[in-house]
Amino acid sequence: MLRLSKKADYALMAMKHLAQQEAAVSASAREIAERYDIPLELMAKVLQRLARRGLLDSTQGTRGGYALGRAASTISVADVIEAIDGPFAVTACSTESDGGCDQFQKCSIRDPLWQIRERIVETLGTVSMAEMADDGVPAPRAVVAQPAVMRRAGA
Amino acid sequence: MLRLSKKADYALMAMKHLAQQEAAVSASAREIAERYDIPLELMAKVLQRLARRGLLDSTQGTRGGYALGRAASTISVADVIEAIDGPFAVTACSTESDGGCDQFQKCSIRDPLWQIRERIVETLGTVSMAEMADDGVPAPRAVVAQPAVMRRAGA
DNA sequence: TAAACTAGGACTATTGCAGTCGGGTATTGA
DNA sequence: TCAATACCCGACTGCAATAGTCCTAGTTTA
Repeated sequence: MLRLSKKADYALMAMKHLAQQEAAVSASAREIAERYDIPLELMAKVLQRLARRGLLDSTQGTRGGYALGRAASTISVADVIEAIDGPFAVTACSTESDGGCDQFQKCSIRDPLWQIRERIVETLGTVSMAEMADDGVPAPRAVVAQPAVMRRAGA
Repeated sequence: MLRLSKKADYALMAMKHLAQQEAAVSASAREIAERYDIPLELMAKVLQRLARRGLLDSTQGTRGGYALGRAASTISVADVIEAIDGPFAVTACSTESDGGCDQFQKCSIRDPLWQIRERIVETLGTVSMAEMADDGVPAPRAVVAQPAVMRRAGA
């Protein structure tokens, strides 16, 4: 549970790979896909999305490829995951001031969960690709969140 | 993404409901299901699983029902979610020393993600049902207000 | 101009989840 | 003792989200 999609996994692998390259050296989708045994077409799609979000720079044509769009230390795990899977949502109906949820009126756990979500996002936001590349999510926590007061749109 | 299953949602609602009752007062599956507009059969299934894990005590027969198996302050959100959805796993292949993952050999992000997982579990482990019942996930303890520097401006 | 790239939409296959059904056991009370 | 109301639990179905494929087009370099 609470599982990341495979696309997000692939995205993190690729980002880490690129973060470990010398400065702005680029790698092609094929290169990365083969390196990690990821279906080429899928890898390509994932990289394209990352590029669209500005996390990667792409160059077309022969000898083209992808490189980090900005310093690895300024890209968080949360950035990567959100680029691929969209905004975090712990529950189905915590995203918008929903209507899609049958229990919206009677739901008693929306707000508490929203706050928990904030903490998780915060956690993921504090780990940068530079740290991933160093192999080791740095250390301890004590990091946990500031309440980030809720900003749910709802009623 | 990172979404809880609906069963887990229902479980949390039910647990919160029971945590708000007087001491060991019990409620039937039907009662809770109707209160929150949850399909009875599903609610029953969820409650049964919670009971099997010891989070709830069940009494059979007419006037039977469910009550918390132990003090609300000793049951964490993590306990409830794990009882329903099984152990947390951020990635498919982080659970066991897998074999099911094609990329197992070449995967470069398993360990970092594992550490992130630990942090999330820790977060979920620090929120008790008692706190949920009070409506409000408390403020995180030990707020070491760390600047969340690397978060992207966009999003 | 061919080869090696990225870009991206459309499609299919698969899996996991939500929800249902049916048969069983325990307890109570009339 | 019988019926009503609970819990118990495995098996099943339908659907939606995800994983993965295919195809076409545009770009750059040798």
